[in-house]
Amino acid sequence: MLELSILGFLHEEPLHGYELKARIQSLSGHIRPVSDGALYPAITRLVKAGLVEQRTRPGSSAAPRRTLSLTAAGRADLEARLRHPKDAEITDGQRFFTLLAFLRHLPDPAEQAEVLRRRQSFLDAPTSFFYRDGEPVRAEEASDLFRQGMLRVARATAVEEKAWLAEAIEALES
Amino acid sequence: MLELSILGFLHEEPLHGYELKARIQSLSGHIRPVSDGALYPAITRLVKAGLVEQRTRPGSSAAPRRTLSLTAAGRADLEARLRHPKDAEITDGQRFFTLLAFLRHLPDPAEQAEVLRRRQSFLDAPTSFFYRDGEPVRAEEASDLFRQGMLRVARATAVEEKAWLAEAIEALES
DNA sequence: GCTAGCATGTAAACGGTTACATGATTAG
DNA sequence: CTAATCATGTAACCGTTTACATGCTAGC
Repeated sequence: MLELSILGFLHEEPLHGYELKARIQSLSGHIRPVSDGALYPAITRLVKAGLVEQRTRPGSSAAPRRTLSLTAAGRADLEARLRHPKDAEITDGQRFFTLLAFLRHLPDPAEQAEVLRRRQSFLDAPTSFFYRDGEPVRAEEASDLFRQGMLRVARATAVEEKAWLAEAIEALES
Repeated sequence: MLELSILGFLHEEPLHGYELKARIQSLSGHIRPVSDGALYPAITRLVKAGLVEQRTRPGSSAAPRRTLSLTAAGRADLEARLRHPKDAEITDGQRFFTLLAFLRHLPDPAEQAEVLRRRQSFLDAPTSFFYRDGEPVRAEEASDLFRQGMLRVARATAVEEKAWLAEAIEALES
């Protein structure tokens, strides 16, 4: 997901590491901070894989900046990641949100809709946090206050997301 | 979080690894599957730390079962984890939900309310996924359909969760 | 002169994923 | 007899966290 964010932001414009960190932080930093120890090695991996190019710009300020930009291979790779997300990127809300943040970089609206449809069918499959004797537990009868809250919030989220997905798929297909 | 789930479920009753896996799966397995390669080493860690005891029950069925139960130290440790969650367990919805699933095991309602209040103040701090010129971006004016969706869903979730938190804290304090 | 912000990196430890490996019991 | 389920584990790999490390520039 970190790699996807790097590729995604670089698709918009060339950036150096520090600025990239700020962008990623504004995307998901309030939930989970971005550490240098994750970011710089990830950049190095992408450079080694030929997906990202770097030009060192000395002087401007402080340590010499490495301005990063996507290569053609990088752009292709980003699109592939968006087009064919792994299961975990569909089921895990956190990861799916990261995907959504960059889904506009998939040029074909039909392919965008396809990704949304995968999320939709995941949400349509009835899932409940707790089971008692094999039966899903309803919010009202959950064993305690806290589990009631989990169910209530999860349900409200699912309702809103399903509504949005339906609208968005409609819009993309017209 | 895996360790918390193990301690949490064992607080309710002694279980063997396979049954533990089923419980954890029903909690969060639809979002992210639980792998044996994570579960069994986690159990071993907890046993080594003296938080979990195991009795091998041969014969019952298939491979010999190791029935796991919490030690006194394990119960104390679980309560400490619930009482003083790390920041990431408050800010990350996924982890906070895991916390919620076992918060009933904190005996003091005032301490339960304190945990909810931490989540509340995190949600009350204005956070926006995207910033343009330092200003948070509103859902309606987000750059594309997908980011609009992210903002819309995130907002609906926050609204519902805040409402529940307020009610729950009220209930716990009366 | 000092602190905050800019800017980049490395290394150890940790935890999780994936794949491999084994073997018993039960239902069809 | 054979597939599904029960039941437990190991090992290689991978990415993240945490801590450490460096040094410049701008404003107070």
